[in-house]
Amino acid sequence: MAYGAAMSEAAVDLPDERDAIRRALIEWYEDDHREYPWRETDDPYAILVSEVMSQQTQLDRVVDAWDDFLERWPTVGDLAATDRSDVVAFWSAHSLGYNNRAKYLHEAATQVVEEYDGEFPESPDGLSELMGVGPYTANAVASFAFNNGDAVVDTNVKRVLYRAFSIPDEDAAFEDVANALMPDGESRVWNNAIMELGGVACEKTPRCDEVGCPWREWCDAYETGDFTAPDVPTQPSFEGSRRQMRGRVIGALKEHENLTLDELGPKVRVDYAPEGEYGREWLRNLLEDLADDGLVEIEERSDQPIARLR
DNA sequence: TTCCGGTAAG
DNA sequence: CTTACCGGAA
Repeated sequence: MAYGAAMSEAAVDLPDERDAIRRALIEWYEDDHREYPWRETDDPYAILVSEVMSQQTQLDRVVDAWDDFLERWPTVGDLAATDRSDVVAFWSAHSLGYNNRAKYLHEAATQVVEEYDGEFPESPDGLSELMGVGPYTANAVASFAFNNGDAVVDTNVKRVLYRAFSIPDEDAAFEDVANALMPDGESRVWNNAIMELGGVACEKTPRCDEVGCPWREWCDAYETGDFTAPDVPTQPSFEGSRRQMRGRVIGALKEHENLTLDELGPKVRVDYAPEGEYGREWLRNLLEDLADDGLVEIEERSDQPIARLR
């Protein structure tokens, strides 16, 4: 065990303790946990949709969007057959942010249909081939759809392991320990349980006693009172950001379909002025980036370019 | 104003 | 390796 020295010895070095730790978490999860509709299905397509939405949005806000999405595109074939711009427009209308992810999801659906004969791969490695599916999502879908994943390592899991077993803040260490802890062949319940623990008990502000954390007797942080969490990179404010302006462009084009620069500009910035600092040149630049991302298309006209969703 | 976060791309 | 990407809630 490469990180044994840094870990409380109870966690992995002593098999009896490790089994008790495993049982305690699974019992705690099965006794009571939040209900989400995607926890009621093993359809990999439905689960992928929920995971992509959950990457960016608090779970409670995902439920309605997930229901609507699956009602509109019930199968991976339905999604692959639709226009990408419809998916981006849906994403924007449901305030899901990160329009790129709508594009990735549509692309992934196309891959499943064209390259996998409509059947999802069942292994993490296979799932990783799909656009927008990284290590976390691959293991999540493999686990929840097929009970066939490795341990998921998201920021919740990192925070739990860092606190409970003093795991160093290094990706390889988290991955090793997470996998050592997970019982063989139980990725579905285990990954649900450990993320639930991070989500409702081991939050930034911990609630160990309130929710009856099952790991209190083994937890380093509970013993020492030091609930420091791994650093998460802080990000620049959203207000006035380029991301906000991109979102406004998508929103305006969803509503109007075709717009010239000067029609679009005022819908993006109230201070838009064709020749100003935030004018045609600035907007053109923003649109070029969106076009490079495949979200928008620009049609050159003799007078002014026209933009539309792609 | 800060928090929240997995993936792709440079 | 770093950076861009979204919007709603606390």
